[in-house]
Amino acid sequence: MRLATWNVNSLKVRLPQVLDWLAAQQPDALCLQETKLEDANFPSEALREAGWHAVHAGQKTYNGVAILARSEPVDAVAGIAGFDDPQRRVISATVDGVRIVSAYVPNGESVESDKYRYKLDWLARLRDWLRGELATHGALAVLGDYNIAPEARDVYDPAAWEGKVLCSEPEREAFRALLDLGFSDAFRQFEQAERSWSWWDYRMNMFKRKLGLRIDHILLSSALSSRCAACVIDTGPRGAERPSDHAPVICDLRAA
DNA sequence: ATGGCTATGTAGCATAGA
Repeated sequence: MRLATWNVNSLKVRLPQVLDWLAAQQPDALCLQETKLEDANFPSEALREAGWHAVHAGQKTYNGVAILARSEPVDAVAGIAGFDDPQRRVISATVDGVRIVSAYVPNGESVESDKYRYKLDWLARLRDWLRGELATHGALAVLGDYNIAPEARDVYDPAAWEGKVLCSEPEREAFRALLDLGFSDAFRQFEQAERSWSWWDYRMNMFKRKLGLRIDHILLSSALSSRCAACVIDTGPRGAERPSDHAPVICDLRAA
C-alpha cells in the first residue's frame, strides 16, 4: 500500500500536476493540504474521471485538506473531535482498512505572534485527539504539513533558524510529543541522503540552491511502521513549471 | 539584506504562507 502527502498550495492551480502525479506514482491514498477551495468548488468530477475518490474539508482562500484514494474512503470525519476550530485543517477517513489523517498544522508566523500560540494550542489538541484515535484504530497514519522541522538536520541552516518559527524548541517538543504517543516518523526509519527537504521558499532560488526544510511528515502507528518498506520525498514536482513550494512525501507499506 | 515569490480576493494592494 502506498500513502502520500502533498501541500499543493492551491488545488485549483495544481490540479493538472496532481493528476499527472497520481497517474505516475499510483498511490493508494494521497493527502492534500492547502487546497484553498470551498467544498462546492472541489474538483470531484475531474478526479472521478481519472479514477480517484476524494473527501475534502475546505474553505475559501485558506487551508483546506483532502484525501484522494483509489478505493472509496469510508467513515470520513472533518476536524478534531471536541475542538471547534473554524480553520479546515484536518480530515480523516479509512482507506483499505487503514485510518488516514490529512493534517495541515498552523504555520505560526513567528514565535512572537498570536498565531504561534494558536499553533502550539492546536498541536496540543491534535495530540490529545490522536491518543484516542490510536486506541480506536490500530492501523493509523497521520500525513501532512506539520510546519515543524523536527531536528537540526532537517534545516539547511540550523544556526540561522535556531529558535525561529518551524524550528523553536516548543514546536519540536510538540512534535516529539506526537511521536511519544507511539508514532514513527516514517522518513527516519530509513537511511536518507543528508540535507533532505520537503519545502523550499519560492524566493531567492532556494530550490535550485538546495536550501530548504523538512516539514512535511508521515507518522505511522506501530502496526503500520513495522510494515513500512520505504519513505521518500519526491522532489520532482518542485522543479516543475509553477510548482507548489512543497514536495510530496511517499511511503510504501507491505501487506498486513 | 526583514526583502526576495506565489496565491487569493478583488480591482491596486492587503493578507498569508514558511
